[in-house]
Amino acid sequence: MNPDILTVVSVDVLLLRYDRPTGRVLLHLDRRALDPYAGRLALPGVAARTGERLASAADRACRKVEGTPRALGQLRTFDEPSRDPRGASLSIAMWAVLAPDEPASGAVPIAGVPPLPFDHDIIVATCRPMLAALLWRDVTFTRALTGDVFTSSDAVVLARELTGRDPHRANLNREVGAVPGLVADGTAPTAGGRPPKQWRWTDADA
Amino acid sequence: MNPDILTVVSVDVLLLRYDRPTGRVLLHLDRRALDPYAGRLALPGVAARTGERLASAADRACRKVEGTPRALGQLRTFDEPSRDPRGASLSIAMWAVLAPDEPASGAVPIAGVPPLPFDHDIIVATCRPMLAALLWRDVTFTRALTGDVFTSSDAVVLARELTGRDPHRANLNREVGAVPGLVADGTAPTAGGRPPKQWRWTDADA
DNA sequence: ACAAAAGTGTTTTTTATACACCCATGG
DNA sequence: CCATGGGTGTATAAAAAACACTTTTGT
Repeated sequence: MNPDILTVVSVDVLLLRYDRPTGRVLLHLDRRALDPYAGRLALPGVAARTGERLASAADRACRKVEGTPRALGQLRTFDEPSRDPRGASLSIAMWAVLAPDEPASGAVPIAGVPPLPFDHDIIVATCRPMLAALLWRDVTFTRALTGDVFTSSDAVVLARELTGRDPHRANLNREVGAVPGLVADGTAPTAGGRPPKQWRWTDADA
Repeated sequence: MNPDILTVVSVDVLLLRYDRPTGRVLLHLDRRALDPYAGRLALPGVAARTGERLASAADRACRKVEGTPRALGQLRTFDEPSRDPRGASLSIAMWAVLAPDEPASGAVPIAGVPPLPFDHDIIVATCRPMLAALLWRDVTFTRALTGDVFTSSDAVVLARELTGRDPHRANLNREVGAVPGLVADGTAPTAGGRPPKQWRWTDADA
């Protein structure tokens, strides 16, 4: 087969996790071991293997950093030929979500991502609004982010972190209540003022 | 470099054209010259060359069929490994739009696409709603489809063909009037009943 | 009793959808 | 002057956004 048509496809992952204690959505970055950009933080990425599914490649990329994601999805493809100094490649950006509450290493708040190598700044800038659009609308994404139970206060944080704007509590509560598979489940044992409402995902699936 | 990471990336194009005379949106298909599926109609596609931009690959694919498209965009990636009997490959689906009113060869109305080889049925089914969502919202896509001037009746046809449902004229006229860069420009010289309103794209760009 | 944190009811705005009726042309 | 095809105004419904006020807890 003509070698001219063989392409390097890298799968770069926006690996998110809701960090409840600090009230941030973290983007997990990978401290690169190898050149180019050795030592720099970058989106975790791998070169897709021949015949490998995108989800599998994304999973490998995540494993380099923190572990197996609870959910995965496709965002879009970046094709700028000069994006990688080693040579032309395509990059398929994917999102992935880790279970909440685990320790983080090279994680930064998604609201304050430092300059990244390759075209990763462009990827993050392009994809952040796409992630915000998934919240409350894509149940898989949302459930992975929130975990099985979460409070209205968590919802406020998640919305603020992804959209960059403060949601109105009244409207947000209604929006959350309208998400299929979510039911109110009493109030949460929180310190401070009035305890927030708790939401729990129904359905048998994990 | 590890050959295991070299992938065949095919760019498959949903190549559209508004056929004013028949009032249809046509999907241009390619009669395959080579196996697999020689002789069958399929989405025009090419294998992306190393370092080639997606738009360039899509352009090559279009040229196999009808000519240079006026606009191009990305839809999504399909990664089912068995999609091509020759071996695993990725397929990046793109849209492209040809200038209206030219002759068609292997074109079929988008509302009645016959069974296609590879995973092209899945691609078409997945992407049709995405195309419908572009109409009136993505000016590049819309302008390429309509051409520089078009009538409200054309707008009705385009909306019907892409969404599959009849739009309400009153609402559609308002929607079209709200598209940035479009201005009303008298009425069109049409036979039959009352002459329809004409719309013209402003701005200096082609 | 007060401050902090959250909840809920109501209004306003915007968008989408639907309906009804009027207008321009050709035979 | 009527059939055909199109236009526009208005009404209704649904969704989004904003506002105001009340409730629950800890101190």
